Amino acid sequence: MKRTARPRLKPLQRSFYLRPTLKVARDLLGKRIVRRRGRKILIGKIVEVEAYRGSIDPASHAYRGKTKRNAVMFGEGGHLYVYFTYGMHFCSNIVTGKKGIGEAVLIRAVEPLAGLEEMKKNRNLKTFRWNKKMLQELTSGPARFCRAFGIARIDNGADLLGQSIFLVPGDRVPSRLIRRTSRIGIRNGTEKRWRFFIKDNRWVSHAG
DNA sequence: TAGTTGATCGTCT
DNA sequence: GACGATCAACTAA
Repeated sequence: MKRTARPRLKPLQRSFYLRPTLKVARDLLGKRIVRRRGRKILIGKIVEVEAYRGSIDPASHAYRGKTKRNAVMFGEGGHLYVYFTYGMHFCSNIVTGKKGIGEAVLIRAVEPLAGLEEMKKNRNLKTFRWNKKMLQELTSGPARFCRAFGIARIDNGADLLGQSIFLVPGDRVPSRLIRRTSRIGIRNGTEKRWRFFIKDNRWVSHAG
């Protein structure tokens, strides 16, 4: 049996995550997030993110200091902070910066690239029909992305340089295609324009 | 298509 | 005891 050549999945280095949070947030656009579970591989292109910045950001979970819940945020950059919200949803953040800082980038939406059938299974919607709208709603929103990629509490603290979840380079998104707005679904810190997304991408969760 | 509401629970006050 | 970095089902039109 002959092995077909596969594109090499070389994860981003730790140094990528240790840079300033807003830079990391912007640079995450266009990157591929890869979820590997057994033989199954799910890949999505990151199209929408929001930065949350510890002690200077009242909207951040880390604003009031370290607790049991947000401890991962205060760890070293390049780990996954997964939290539970609204009684039923999980959201994923990519921790940035050095240990003790408490900053992270929320993944709000990805464009599904590989493993669509598995994502569809994970979403398990009652009325799921495979039309254009449903395709878009598959991964458009932080909790939808988590569900589609099978990310849950157990993944909190996962090292993005490990085997289970990691990022690889993708498109270099030109700055003319990047939009920057205030963040969504928060009450405090709304003046900060720390949401970044790719212009005209169908999977962006909220019209810019 | 827009607007409203019910679901559901860990975390912090 | 209140509420949240949300979503999906439902309603009206």
